[in-house]
Amino acid sequence: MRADARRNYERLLEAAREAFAGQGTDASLEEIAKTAGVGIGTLYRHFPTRQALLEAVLHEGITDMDQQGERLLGESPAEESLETWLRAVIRHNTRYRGLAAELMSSFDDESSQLFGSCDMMRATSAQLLARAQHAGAIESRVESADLLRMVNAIAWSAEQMPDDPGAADRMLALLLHGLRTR
Amino acid sequence: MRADARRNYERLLEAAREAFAGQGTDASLEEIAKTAGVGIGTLYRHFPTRQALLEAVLHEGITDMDQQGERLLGESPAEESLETWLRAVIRHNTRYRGLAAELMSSFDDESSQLFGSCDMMRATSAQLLARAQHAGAIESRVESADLLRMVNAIAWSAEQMPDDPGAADRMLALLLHGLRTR
DNA sequence: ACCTGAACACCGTTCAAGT
DNA sequence: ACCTGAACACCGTTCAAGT
Repeated sequence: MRADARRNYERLLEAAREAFAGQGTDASLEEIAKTAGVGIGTLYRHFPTRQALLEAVLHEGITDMDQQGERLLGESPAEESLETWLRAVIRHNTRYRGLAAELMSSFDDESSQLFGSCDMMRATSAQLLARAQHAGAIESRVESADLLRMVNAIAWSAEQMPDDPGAADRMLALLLHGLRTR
Repeated sequence: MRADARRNYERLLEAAREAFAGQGTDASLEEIAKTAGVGIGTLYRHFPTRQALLEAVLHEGITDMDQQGERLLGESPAEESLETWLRAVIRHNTRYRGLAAELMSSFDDESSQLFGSCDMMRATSAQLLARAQHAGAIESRVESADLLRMVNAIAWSAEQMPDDPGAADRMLALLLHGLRTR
């Protein structure tokens, strides 16, 4: 990549990070280009879709999560590993307003640039769940795709309650324990 | 109301119903006006916001739910009443694509024209939950607002899996039973 | 009292022209 | 090879003019 192109790329990433943090994942692309000091066409050249830009912004965080997932697979007890992982998913997916919704619509959409990230979360969740189920700590009938969707749905709900920072934790506890008395 | 105004009102409702069913709750308002055979200004006169139009479209269904809720409060067992109610909430909130999201953002927004509907669901859920908790069937620590949000989140998730009609039921079962073995 | 639709604002996306 | 920004499309919302 040419030196000026690389600099533009980096500037766009930085501007997008700010914009997503401030306005959510549907921040104006034109404003991002303006903040980065480039034309709107340059933004589209580097990032053909909003999701491509979002993916680039999230990339580091996704890599971190992936590594944490690998680590958790080697730790005990299995149930605690799973719970730690699910908390990490919620934390990540609430990073920007609108992110949980974007991820939800990418779960089954192979054409989305976020599909890879979703797939990683899906695979890691499946492994951690299977291990916890094998250890007898978690219901054997639970499907991992349902679990991940519910956890992402919790992230989405929590996103809309910025005044209630404990909400996600309470809802995750609800999911883990269930409504029914035992 | 003048006769022609009333007719326009009815036509707009009908056109909105079709549009929401086809394109989801963010269907084009201009197209709704065009389908109804009125100017866009007339739509705005009758329904100053998209939510006002949506509320009018949903009104009958909300009334039905309210009545069902009242009836369920008189039926036993309390746990089954609660479960039936939650299923009804999911069915209603998945009626149009985008509805669950619209309702979620109206839960704490008193200025939303959907706030009243949300409040009804909240109040009915609280009563049915309290009764089931008193009967000892449901965890006493669960907060009714969290429960309703999770159920709406399930509706939102299911909305994005049109090919999997059993998804909402599985996720509700997950919420009711919890992940952990007992 | 109610309706119409032009006008304005805003944003996403493409592409011809420029370096 | 890369960048720019005008141009086009589309939608929401307001409001002056009309009946």
